[in-house]
Amino acid sequence: MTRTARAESTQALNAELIELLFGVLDKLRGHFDAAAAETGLTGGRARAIASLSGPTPMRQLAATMACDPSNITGVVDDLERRGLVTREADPRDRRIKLLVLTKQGERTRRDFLARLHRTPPGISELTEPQRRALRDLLTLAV
Amino acid sequence: MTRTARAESTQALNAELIELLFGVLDKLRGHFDAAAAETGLTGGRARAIASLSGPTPMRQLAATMACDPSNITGVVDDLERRGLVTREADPRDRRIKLLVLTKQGERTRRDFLARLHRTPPGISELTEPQRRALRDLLTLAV
DNA sequence: TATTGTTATACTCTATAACTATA
DNA sequence: TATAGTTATAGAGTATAACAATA
Repeated sequence: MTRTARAESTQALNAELIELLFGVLDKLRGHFDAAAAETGLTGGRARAIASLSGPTPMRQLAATMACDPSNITGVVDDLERRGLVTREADPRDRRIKLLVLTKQGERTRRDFLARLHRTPPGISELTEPQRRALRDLLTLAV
Repeated sequence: MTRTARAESTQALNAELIELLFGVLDKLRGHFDAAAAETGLTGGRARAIASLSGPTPMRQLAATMACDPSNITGVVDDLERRGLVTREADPRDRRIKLLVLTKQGERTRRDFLARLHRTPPGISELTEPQRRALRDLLTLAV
């Protein structure tokens, strides 16, 4: 195989993988949004709730969600209005507001995650050994 | 292993896979948008250009992009203004407008796809046999 | 009547810049 | 001065509904 031919087939394989990954992304995204909707949340709110595993500064939530901190205010306003989270002062630095899930917020989070992890499309079509093989490959990739 | 324990570990594996897939997809999305920006396009415009492999009714482009047809008008307006596509009448059904890439549009498309397929993050970290294994697993999943 | 594309409109997610209160 | 959070605003992507031209 010439160097050019190998480069071509490598790019063809890359192209195929990118297509496949975007295909999986579309299905997974639909599943995520459906699980959110069933829990009474938009995708973004669900993402925020899922990220709150303990008291979390707003700045840190922005970092976890990979978005600008200015976007977090509105999300938290909404979640607070619905009684799912509270803003609490950090005793050691009063600039910081710690986000804490309420009891109802905890329930909503568990409910959402249970729906998310049950029968995800794409993944559910694989046997358990195949899932482990996929996990191992993706771990190398990330 | 009890039924409950197996269900738990299956869900844990699902959760891990979902995390990994969203991680890979975030990187891939960044790579896609970067390739688009280097070609002078937004992600959405690049997606449209990439979908035009031949004369395409606007309705069909909407279907390929999995969005409402009303969104296509603005995208095509922009691409036409930049001299990358033209709207041509379908001689067999004058309701239909066929989207056709100009010479410059063809160049832009090739340029974008070349950038997209070169060193995609996540995929590039895998050996060729690993890429083939990943492709086979994803083919089963989609 | 049904379909293609267009327009008007609205909602979500995202970012930048200027502001406040704390440090 | 620098940092955490807020506000105002703007640019993308997405959807629905009503419309004109054509089938």
